[in-house]
Amino acid sequence: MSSTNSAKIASTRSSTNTDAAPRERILTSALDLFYGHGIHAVGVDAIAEAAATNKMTLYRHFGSKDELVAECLRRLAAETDAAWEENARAYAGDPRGQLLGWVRGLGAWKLDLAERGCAFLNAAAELPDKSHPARRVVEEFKSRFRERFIALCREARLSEPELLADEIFLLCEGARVSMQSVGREGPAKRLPEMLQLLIANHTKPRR
Amino acid sequence: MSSTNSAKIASTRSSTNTDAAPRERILTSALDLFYGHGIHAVGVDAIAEAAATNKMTLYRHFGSKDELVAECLRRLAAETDAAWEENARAYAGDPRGQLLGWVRGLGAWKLDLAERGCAFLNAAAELPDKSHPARRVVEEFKSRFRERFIALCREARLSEPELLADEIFLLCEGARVSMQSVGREGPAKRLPEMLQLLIANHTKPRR
DNA sequence: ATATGATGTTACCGATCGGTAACACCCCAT
DNA sequence: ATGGGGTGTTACCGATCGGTAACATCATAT
Repeated sequence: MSSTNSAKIASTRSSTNTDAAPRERILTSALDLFYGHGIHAVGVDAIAEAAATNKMTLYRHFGSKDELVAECLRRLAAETDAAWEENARAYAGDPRGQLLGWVRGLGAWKLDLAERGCAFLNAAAELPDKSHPARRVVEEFKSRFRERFIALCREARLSEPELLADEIFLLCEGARVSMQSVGREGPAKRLPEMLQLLIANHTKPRR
Repeated sequence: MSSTNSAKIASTRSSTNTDAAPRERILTSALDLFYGHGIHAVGVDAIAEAAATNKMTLYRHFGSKDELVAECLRRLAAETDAAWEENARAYAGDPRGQLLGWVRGLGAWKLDLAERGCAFLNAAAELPDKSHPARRVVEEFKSRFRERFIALCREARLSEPELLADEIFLLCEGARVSMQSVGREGPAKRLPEMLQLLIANHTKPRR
């Protein structure tokens, strides 16, 4: 296949931080390579090389490639969760502010850098096996993501909070995946605008 | 990897229509298997077996696996385009009717059967190589999809037609991919409701 | 009947990939 | 100094997979 014969796999990151522990370097390198080239297209040797280490140390830290994939997604999920909590602290006690804060700063979160769409959904697309450890991570992360919107919409006393939250959720999901099909200049560009209008429309008691 | 060691690959379709020409059987079987198990996870041997034929005939009809993938997506795109055109005929001269008709009949189009999300986006996730023949198919199909919404929203004289069309587009995309992360009972269930409300809100001159 | 094209069968090749074994090394704590 | 744990190196195995060659078979049209 072309994906196999094609050009050498290269990392996006300029240089590998050789100060960090091997496990850390492996995680960041793997996350980077998996996202950029897909999971199946990246071999463990390529990951080890990108992490400036070798295959054995990789297998000592992560029992298998599957586990490495899952651990990568756990890491990414933790980072995103941390961003949520930071946003929650910034607008403590103000659910509507949290919602709008997310829209401003994170609704289009690194959307410019998301040329390859959503790492979680890409992983789910590549790993149809429901028993794969990474699937649980994806499902749990996305569920948390959705529940956060629902909770905020309720606390902000917006009308039809569940429906609104799910609209926001779907718009965000659609925006991320649309990067890969219709590109950066496509519909995703106006995502913040959409979300703000949507929230405004649910602010008045009657829609 | 687990995906390699896991259970044998099986087709969803109950039986292969042995009356159809081999090329046809290969296409439908491949489409089925690719969607259900992912492209990388399905070998050409498995496709040939599912199509009740052999690898050689497969390679005589399709030069490579990559070309087969592209042809599968072209077929799927053609089927969806045909559904669009049928919907357009059903509501000829009535753009708003077309829009609502799509929402009713197709906005949630086979969404119940889309447990594995969107075949086009899954393919894009698995084939990061921009030069892969399947990528063009995905991009062109999704662009057509989007443009259709834009054209209909304009013709229906809805307010802010481009923004509305992109909202509809993103909601549809999000709904499809959300099947794989938060499931059938998730936000996608209320997609028709969302779309109808959205269109209604863009019907009055001022939003 | 026979030629022709499409299809089926078998066997094989080369490459890649996930994973493991065995051993050498190096840093650091006691 | 002397362990010992984490790390690097090399070599290897078994399996899978995409793709091809050579030949047999079958249906159909003339």
